[in-house]
Amino acid sequence: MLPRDFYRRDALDVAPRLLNKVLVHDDPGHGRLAGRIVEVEAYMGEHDPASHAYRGRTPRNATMFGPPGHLYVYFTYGMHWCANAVCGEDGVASAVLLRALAPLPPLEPLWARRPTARRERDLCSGPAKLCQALGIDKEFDGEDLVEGRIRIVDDGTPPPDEPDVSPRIGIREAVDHLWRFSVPADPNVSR
DNA sequence: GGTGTGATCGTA
DNA sequence: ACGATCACACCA
Repeated sequence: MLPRDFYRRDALDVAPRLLNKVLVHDDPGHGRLAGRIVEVEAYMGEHDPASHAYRGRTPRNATMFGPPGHLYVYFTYGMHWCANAVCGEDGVASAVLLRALAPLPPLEPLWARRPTARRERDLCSGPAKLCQALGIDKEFDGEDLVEGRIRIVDDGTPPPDEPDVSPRIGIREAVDHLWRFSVPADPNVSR
């Protein structure tokens, strides 16, 4: 289990360290839903024009302003959920968007939650896809990643020494920052 | 492989 | 009015 102190630095520090960690949802009665984190983006809160926190605290983004090591889940495009790991000290909005996972066994429950997926690399290769695959929705906004139903685990696989670094995807503001990190050559990284 | 478009609704 | 997206159609 990653300790809470892991998340206490800002999102730009934490983001590359989250690569190759394992996101697990132990869903009672539905088994274990899990994937290895292979793509993330850093959002730097009130100083970042691309962050939901840029214009201050609202009911929607309140979790981001709370203590580190919790899950910030938001709804977008009228139909999709996306999930972040909240970073920084309590009161500071800083978060890492989880953008892609490499699916981990058992794969059957992941396929069941992603009926449109045709190939294994379609299961979790996007921020909304991975939430659908792991059953993450608004019920999990604020969930404790250290002791809650959804956790991030270190299974001993280190982050890549030299992650791929690129601009963030799907934003209009602050597009010049290279705050997207991914595992080189992993087929599950979003296109 | 790439590009373009419709879906769908909470939020500010 | 727009969004930290996805799936599908179409072209190559």
